[in-house]
Amino acid sequence: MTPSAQSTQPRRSDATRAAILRAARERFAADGYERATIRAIAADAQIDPSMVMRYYGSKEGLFAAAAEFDLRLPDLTSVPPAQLGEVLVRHFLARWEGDETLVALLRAASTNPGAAERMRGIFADQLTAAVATFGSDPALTARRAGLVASQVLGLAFTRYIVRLPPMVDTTPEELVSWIAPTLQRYLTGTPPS
Amino acid sequence: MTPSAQSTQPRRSDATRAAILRAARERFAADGYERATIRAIAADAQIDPSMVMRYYGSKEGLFAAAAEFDLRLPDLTSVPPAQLGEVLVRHFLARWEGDETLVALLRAASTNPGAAERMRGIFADQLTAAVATFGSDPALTARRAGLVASQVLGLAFTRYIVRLPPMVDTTPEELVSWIAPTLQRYLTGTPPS
DNA sequence: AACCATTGCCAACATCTGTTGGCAAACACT
DNA sequence: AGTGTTTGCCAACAGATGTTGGCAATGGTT
Repeated sequence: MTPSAQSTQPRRSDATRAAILRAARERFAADGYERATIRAIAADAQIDPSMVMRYYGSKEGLFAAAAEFDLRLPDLTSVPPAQLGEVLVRHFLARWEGDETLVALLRAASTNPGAAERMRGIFADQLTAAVATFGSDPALTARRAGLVASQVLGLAFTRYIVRLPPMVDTTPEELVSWIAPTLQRYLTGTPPS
Repeated sequence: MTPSAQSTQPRRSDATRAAILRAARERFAADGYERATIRAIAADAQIDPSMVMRYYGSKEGLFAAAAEFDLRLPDLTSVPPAQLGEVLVRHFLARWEGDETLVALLRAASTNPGAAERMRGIFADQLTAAVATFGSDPALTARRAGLVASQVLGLAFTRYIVRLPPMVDTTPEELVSWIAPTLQRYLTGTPPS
């Protein structure tokens, strides 16, 4: 859309753009979509609110840019089938410990339809595709992926959003030990009667 | 707090109060805390916005009244230990299918600190208490309850908030079959090494 | 009938929100 | 030097939001 999106032409305002994006991620993660105001984000980035509009068009556009998120799922075909669950939990925990993008997306998905749509895309597309790689009943892959998403998002929700004390205090490794068997069964277990 | 909270004195405005509460629950569930405006709630209840303020003091007060929620957990001591997981999932699904209070609480908990606090109270207190009834290692009950909460809230989040297609399309009974073993292990399984 | 609390509505307030237009300085290019 | 583009800020608008005070109508009580 922007006239300079054609090539690697570094702009003088790239630093400002990045500062806005960083501040936006922080605010969206901490406050959610509606409480995170453009004025507050601009103040954090130490620029004028009108700059945000010029560079990202609107608040929705800013959020779309700030909540870009890739699960970066590993290639599951090269994982021993018996360790799929463990690999997945560990990957998820490592992926978003310290990266507030997912927290921003998670918070916003509760109230912002666009964010929910993006969340659906991430987990329905990326995760379902990954689950589909190790061939099982194709009719079940979507359900398996959905179940994995339910446990994984529940983990994120209770640990980073609601901050349930037992879920916050438990170390990542202990969480992996508890939750890996769950994902393992959702992924490879035989469907219940 | 209100001067008439002392006894069963039916007021003429009870119908209005109830209408406000019903509209508030709907709006909070559908839009979240900040998007649900007092004006919209009042319009749904077909009264003036100032009535909401008079009867509930503030928007926070209205939400506190509308998001009153009791898990109504059954007495787990009278449940065969091997069926704890199944009983629990079934209870949760039945409890909030058709009752939008929890959805309201869930949506609001992402952005409203008070709602998150209440959510913490519900799941940390009520659920932990229920888990503690069938005696196991007291040092583990909090963690077991937290894990159960993570799966149960993840189920609610993916099914009612994000609306992941596979989680929406699956029937409650099928969900019970898949998820019951998870809760069973979180509740009674031996802790991983 | 006289009195008073309750119920309801209208109008307004102060504030905050996303968003816009214009203008000065800095820069790039010829 | 001169010209056009980019970067940044200021001021303001238009709308929405929670909240308040006053005033009429209603109902119950004596």
